[in-house]
Amino acid sequence: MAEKKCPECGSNNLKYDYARGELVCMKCGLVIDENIIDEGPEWRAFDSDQREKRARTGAPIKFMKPNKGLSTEIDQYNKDIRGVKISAKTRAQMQRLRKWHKRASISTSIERNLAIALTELSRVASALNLPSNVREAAALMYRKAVEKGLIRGRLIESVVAAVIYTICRQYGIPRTLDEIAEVSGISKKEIGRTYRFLKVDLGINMPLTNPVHYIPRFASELKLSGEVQEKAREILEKAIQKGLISGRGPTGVAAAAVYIAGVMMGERRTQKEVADVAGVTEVTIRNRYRELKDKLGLDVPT
DNA sequence: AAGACGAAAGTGGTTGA
DNA sequence: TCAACAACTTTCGTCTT
Repeated sequence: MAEKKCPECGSNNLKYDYARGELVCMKCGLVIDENIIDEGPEWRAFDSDQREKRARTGAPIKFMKPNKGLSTEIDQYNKDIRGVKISAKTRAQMQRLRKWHKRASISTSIERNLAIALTELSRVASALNLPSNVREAAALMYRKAVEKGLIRGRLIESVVAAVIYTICRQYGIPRTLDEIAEVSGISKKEIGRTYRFLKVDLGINMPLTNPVHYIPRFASELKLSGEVQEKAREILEKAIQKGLISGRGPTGVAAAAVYIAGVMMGERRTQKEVADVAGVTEVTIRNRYRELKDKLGLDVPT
């Protein structure tokens, strides 16, 4: 949590006050987060058996029901407890009370939602090794979505997944839908749906995924040299200019480019290896490979 | 024996009526 | 809402190294 910054003064000198349950900025005194929970264990476990016995919590519980059905409401009937009508003056007062009570509940429900969502967000972000600036951006986008009331009727987890997907694309740190689906436990389909929904309602205009962004990841997973990456990028640039990638899955194109570059630079990897790290099949690589080779007139050593 | 290649059939998602 | 469609996958047989 050390990477968090104070939204007011930008200082990152934040301190948890566990006695009060608050996260406080030590510079300007702003309470950034309240009702936090000390998640750390106050015991040590020396083996997995002890860990299981001492842990108070099991698998993560989903508090999906906002306020767990325990919210208080002030009723509409302007009668006192004996059923006698109350005076006009009191009635007006009750009206105001009702109004503010409702507003207060809504605002706490947003906060509760955010608290859960941010935990999930940080969990997924860690699993995907996302840098903290990306997490911040994702948190901000989620906050906007909540404030616009876009979460209603949707699982928090699926919105979190969609937000992360969106932010990753904006930052050019491509994580495939598959990877996000894997760690978030939300289906690809659902993430896609939620993503589209977010896109429309938050007015995000998304540049279409550039396959070039996938090259470094694929290349490093295949332990290919920098020259191969350079070559692959070069091939892709040409392919983009010739419009060979529109309508094609970006991962497939990137994978084929990496494969070709590898062969051309004498660092051959099998189609299967490339296919595995790219999350496509050999056949797709072959198809893209053929297209690229034919249309670009590359001479690939056999 | 393993990899590369390509044909054919199947799958899930998008689009347009 | 349904059918047509494109992209991709699965499966399988053949060829090459």
